[in-house]
Amino acid sequence: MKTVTMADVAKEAGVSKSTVSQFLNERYEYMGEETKEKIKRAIEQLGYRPNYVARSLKQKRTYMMGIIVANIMHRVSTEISRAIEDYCHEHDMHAIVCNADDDPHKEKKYIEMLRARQVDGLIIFPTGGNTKLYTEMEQERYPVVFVDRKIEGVHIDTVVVNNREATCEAVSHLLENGHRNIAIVTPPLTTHPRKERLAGYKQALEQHGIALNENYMKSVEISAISYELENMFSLSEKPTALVAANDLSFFEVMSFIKRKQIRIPEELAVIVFDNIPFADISTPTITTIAQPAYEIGKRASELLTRQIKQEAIESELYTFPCELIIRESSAGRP
Amino acid sequence: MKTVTMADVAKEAGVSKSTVSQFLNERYEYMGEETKEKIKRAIEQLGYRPNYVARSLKQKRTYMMGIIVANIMHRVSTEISRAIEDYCHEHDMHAIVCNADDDPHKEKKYIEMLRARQVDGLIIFPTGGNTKLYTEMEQERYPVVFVDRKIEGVHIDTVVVNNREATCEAVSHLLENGHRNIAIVTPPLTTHPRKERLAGYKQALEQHGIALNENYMKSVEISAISYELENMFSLSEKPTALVAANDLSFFEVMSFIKRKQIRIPEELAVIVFDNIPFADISTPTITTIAQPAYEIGKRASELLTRQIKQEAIESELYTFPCELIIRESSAGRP
DNA sequence: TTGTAAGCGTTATCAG
DNA sequence: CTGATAACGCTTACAA
Repeated sequence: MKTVTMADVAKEAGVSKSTVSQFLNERYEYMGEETKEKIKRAIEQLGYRPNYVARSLKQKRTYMMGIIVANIMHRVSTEISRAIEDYCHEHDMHAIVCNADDDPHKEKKYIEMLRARQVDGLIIFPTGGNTKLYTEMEQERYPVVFVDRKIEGVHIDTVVVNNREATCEAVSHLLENGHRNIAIVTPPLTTHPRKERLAGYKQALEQHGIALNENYMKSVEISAISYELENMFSLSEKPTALVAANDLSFFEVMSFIKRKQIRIPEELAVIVFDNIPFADISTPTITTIAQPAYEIGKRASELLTRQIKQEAIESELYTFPCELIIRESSAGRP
Repeated sequence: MKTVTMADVAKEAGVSKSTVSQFLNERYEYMGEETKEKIKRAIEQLGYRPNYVARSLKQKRTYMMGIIVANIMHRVSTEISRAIEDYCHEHDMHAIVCNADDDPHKEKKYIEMLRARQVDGLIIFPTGGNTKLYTEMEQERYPVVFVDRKIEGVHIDTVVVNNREATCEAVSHLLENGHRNIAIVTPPLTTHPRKERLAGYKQALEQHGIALNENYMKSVEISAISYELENMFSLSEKPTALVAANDLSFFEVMSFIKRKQIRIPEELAVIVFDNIPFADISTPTITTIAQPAYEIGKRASELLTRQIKQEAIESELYTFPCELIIRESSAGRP
């Protein structure tokens, strides 16, 4: 299977390579009708297929963007990635998705890899562990957009959600239902959103004049959640409501609840921060703080595109609001 | 930001381009220690970053594979894609994922697009609507692996699961629990796996000498499922068990069940064909026919790699077994 | 052990 | 309106 190139097409059609190139790029303003016809025929005849690698080399543009996700296990990451991919496909681009697995070394490797592949820009859910690299890209003015997590001290377009306010709203909802013993489970406080969610929780309690109780606030690895819940539910004063700060924590919580046969929402009201695909159809349905994944992905893509086109002036921070969707799981009263 | 090329590095290090190239490709068998040092320093100094596009053009290999998924909304598709991506990253490759959205035109567009980008091969969840294109690739010996769906008359490596047997096993399980009125809901019978799943259902009933009942067998678009269920559950003899032939149908079924307040498994036993992420933690837990997504993805990747390396002799068909995971939702007895 | 030079398949810049 | 010709940045024989 010899590959057929533009030169072959040119020869077959009896024109020059440049004319064929013009034709392919639809720049036929000054092109004779019959020339067009000849070229079109030659292309069909030979089964010519353009080589975008060659084109990219010349144009210094690959029409690809890279997406580096901190941890693909979070549902919302895949939703945002999908939104970005949709945007790409609508704009004749492609996306390459990489999973950094919460590991800064992997993240670094992928950034380098994707840049070596000459992707036009990068959308990163940053691990936070590569400040130097981030700054380098900022200074080179290489197109980058951060998503989900804000990184201090780096001036790069960033799209996040109002973690604090949304959590505060959710906890207030529980307070208004009469709950006073409200627990929160988060992963370790290694990222900005997690800190903000916890801060939102505290803020709500303070606003209602409720004292914080360390026993109800656990920020631990997923694998340790079940242990902490054991302790929490052995307290003389058990929590009557619980907020899971993300989907993975929620799964742990649910499996604990199931094992202990705790009834939701009668014995425990539950709210999750994150989009849960079955929130609507499970029994009970689950109250969630929903992130607008589609909008986030779209905005990130637009920002990146703007940078690629060199239309960006200054880096900006976009904060999307989350939506508290009240369902059955938070309906309990203490 | 002028891009720094190999030539710059060569000049800085006082050697030739080819020596730098050797160095980068770790072919330093005959390279002087000090030459190495000089080059390494020059690279750091200049912040040189290799350009894989140029390399690809020369080598006629991009170290990328394309994945074209018939419909990304199916959980199992994303699981398999992820497994393929994992394999890629372990083997210094990258994957580009495209969603054909069950549309043969889109599929065609993506196949052409990805080939223009010179991906080394394609893993396709075929829509089935591009036989001509499939055959073309077969004849060109372009590396392709089909996943999930077998296409008749095309000789291409294919990885599928034992749809018929697995469904038969699941239905037999219901029969053994005493059910006689077993319904099945599938999407329209436009693909091989769907036909096979229905066939497995029929086979089980026949083996138990139960007559087929058209009222219990519905193969319709997702949007029409709810309507069909209305009818089905208005029958004088309602089904006591139901099999959802994939995850999307299942969601419809669940939302119907929830609306009608049908109790699972007491009033209706339910089994789903497909991996459902919350099967384990929902109430009740859900009996599933689980596809080995990881193995499927891995095998597909291996087959493709073999083809890319030109080690493949003949196209093969791999059929992986599914696992019936019995949980609470199928525990009911009529 | 290292250098030279010829591509890889396009596009871009000028002439004509 | 079309055609030469020179890049794009790298790899790879082959020479030295």
